[in-house]
Amino acid sequence: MNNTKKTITMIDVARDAGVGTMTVSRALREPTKVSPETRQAVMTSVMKLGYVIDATAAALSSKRTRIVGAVVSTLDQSIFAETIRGLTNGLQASGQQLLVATTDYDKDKESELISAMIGRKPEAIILTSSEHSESTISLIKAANILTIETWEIPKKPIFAAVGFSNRDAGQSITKHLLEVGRKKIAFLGVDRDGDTRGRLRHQGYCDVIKNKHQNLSELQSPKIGYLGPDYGASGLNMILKKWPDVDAIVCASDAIAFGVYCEANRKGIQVPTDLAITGFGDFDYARDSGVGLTTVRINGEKIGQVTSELIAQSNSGVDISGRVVDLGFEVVRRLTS
Amino acid sequence: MNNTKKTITMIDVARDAGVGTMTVSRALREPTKVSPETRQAVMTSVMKLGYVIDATAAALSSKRTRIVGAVVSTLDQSIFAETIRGLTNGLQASGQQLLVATTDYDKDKESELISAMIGRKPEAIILTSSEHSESTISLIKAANILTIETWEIPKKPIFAAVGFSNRDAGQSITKHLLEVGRKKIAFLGVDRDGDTRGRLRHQGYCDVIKNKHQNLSELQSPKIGYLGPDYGASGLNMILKKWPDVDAIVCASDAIAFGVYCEANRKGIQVPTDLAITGFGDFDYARDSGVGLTTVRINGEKIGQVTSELIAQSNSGVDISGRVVDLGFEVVRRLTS
DNA sequence: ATGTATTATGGTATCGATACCATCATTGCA
DNA sequence: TGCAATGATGGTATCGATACCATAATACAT
Repeated sequence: MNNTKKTITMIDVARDAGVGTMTVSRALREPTKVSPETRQAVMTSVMKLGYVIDATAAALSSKRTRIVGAVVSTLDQSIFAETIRGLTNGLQASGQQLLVATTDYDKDKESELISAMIGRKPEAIILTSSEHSESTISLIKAANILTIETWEIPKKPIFAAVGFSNRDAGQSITKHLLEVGRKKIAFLGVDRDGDTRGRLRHQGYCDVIKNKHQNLSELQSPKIGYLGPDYGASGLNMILKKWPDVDAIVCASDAIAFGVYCEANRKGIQVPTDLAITGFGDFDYARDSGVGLTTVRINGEKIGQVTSELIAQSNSGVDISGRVVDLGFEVVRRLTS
Repeated sequence: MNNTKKTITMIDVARDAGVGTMTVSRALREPTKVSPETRQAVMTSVMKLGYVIDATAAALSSKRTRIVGAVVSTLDQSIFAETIRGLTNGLQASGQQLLVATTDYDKDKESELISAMIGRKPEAIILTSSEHSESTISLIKAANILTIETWEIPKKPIFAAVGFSNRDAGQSITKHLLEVGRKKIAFLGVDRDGDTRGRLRHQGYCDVIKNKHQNLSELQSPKIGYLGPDYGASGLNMILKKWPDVDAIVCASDAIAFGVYCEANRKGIQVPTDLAITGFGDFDYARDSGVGLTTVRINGEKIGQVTSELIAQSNSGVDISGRVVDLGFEVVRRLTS
């Protein structure tokens, strides 16, 4: 778009309304600070000229960008999307806008993106990937930008964190299976670079199984690629080959669990009589497909919402350094356990 | 974060490196324009001081914000997420950043958000909702910002569009069912405010069914709320009550189709022998759950990718007004038809 | 040796809104 | 009536980088 038209600035509005630029600025931002008549005059000129305030100039001048940056690993079939929703609802209410960057689980890309983001001087940065490179952290600290880590609560948050413990969740779901009488529990999941969450869930599983002096039953997953239902299906077969007497499988995600369930159906294995299956995430097909998957539910939207509240607090002067909000999770027992 | 520390500007770097600010600016943006030695000196100072360029100031000065705005209805369980991925990959390569806003299918919210977005002076605005209010369109036109409409290609694009025709897609999938010998085909879908896509798919279905002088079999859906598998389940029952001899159902989404499939299973209806089912979107559970849902596949990532290419072209001076890229769709026949 | 092209570099006005301070008109109250 | 407090408004420096123009230094041709 070649912008041939002269851009309309606040000066044009001021001239048209017969007032000074500051009055226009105030009329738009703090209407109570100007008299009703001038306000009216200004608004009329604004409409007439089709004036839209230039956020870039406003940001430079006021040192408030009203931008919040979010760095996520991916948005695809991802629960982060819910968090983004929770966030934007909160942010839009306070006139902030959301800048999104996706890393695709690439750490180098992450630091590049964060560096570029810092250049925008956002009022906060939201991270959903759970481990960060040294350079990323030092960049953030040097810029002194409020950073909130979400989903997994790290051992040592940079500034603040909102989420839950994947390890605890892994423990809880495994305990649940023990409580309902399962003896030989396998774990089917994720252990690839960049995805710490799957690893932590697995860790939680190990915590519990070790305590009970049981055999550790584990399956590593390929290093790359999306792990969906197809992985669950082949995973079940691998597990059955190694431990034919397995009676429960803790899956690192609902998608995997769903694949296990379908494959079990095909093989005529009774669920949950012969085999219990648990997922992670509580997605659509866990919730209302009729499968009735037992799973761990995390309130992703709430994470976003609480995060936006923290940002609002910080903006109004409250020091939220070191604040950690653990929203927990919920083991939802349905028909597969 | 109370920014007590003095911010480091280009002037500081210039002083430290013993050069002028313009040289610093050039060293960072067009390295070939400065001598290797000065470039080295500048980079050393940049590192030493931890300088990060201020994108806000750069934008104001150069009149290039390097921001692209995307307005989507929702990111939840949505294929737009794929488009966002395609987009960001392209944009990040050219140093652009993505500002995301979600409307939740609310038209008033949409024009508010677009208005706020225009204030940021993005180099392009990407729209995924298919119908826009008058005020939205006039805002955009007044600001003369390149706007690309995606997914559904509108009758009259504002500037440019990338996507496909939902109506054509509805026709194609219905024709497919006729071709495989189905006689009594119902449509189960969406007709609520803001979601034009479902309506258009239904329209395509009607086009075909009318032509064949068949009964029009249709089911309206509730005006609000997410239509998932549970809706599909109850929808199947409603259809069976009205048309017991139905032998195929065109669903407006994979989620609905999946619900229909599961319910049919529960009722002992043979798929596809007694009943054919088709979906829309080609999601996870259509693709690799083992259900093998016949569906319409749209390459969402490609939409994003092509869109980012159009933006790149426009940035390099090419006038892309009126450009419409129809990426089509694909009817994928699997096991449910 | 002189003039022209080319490269490297710096000075300064500028982008558009806001913070800060100054001014002027009112109002309230001793 | 006089003087402080309050409210409304405007002038101007400023935010930090870049565009534009100017200059200096070097290379190259005649």
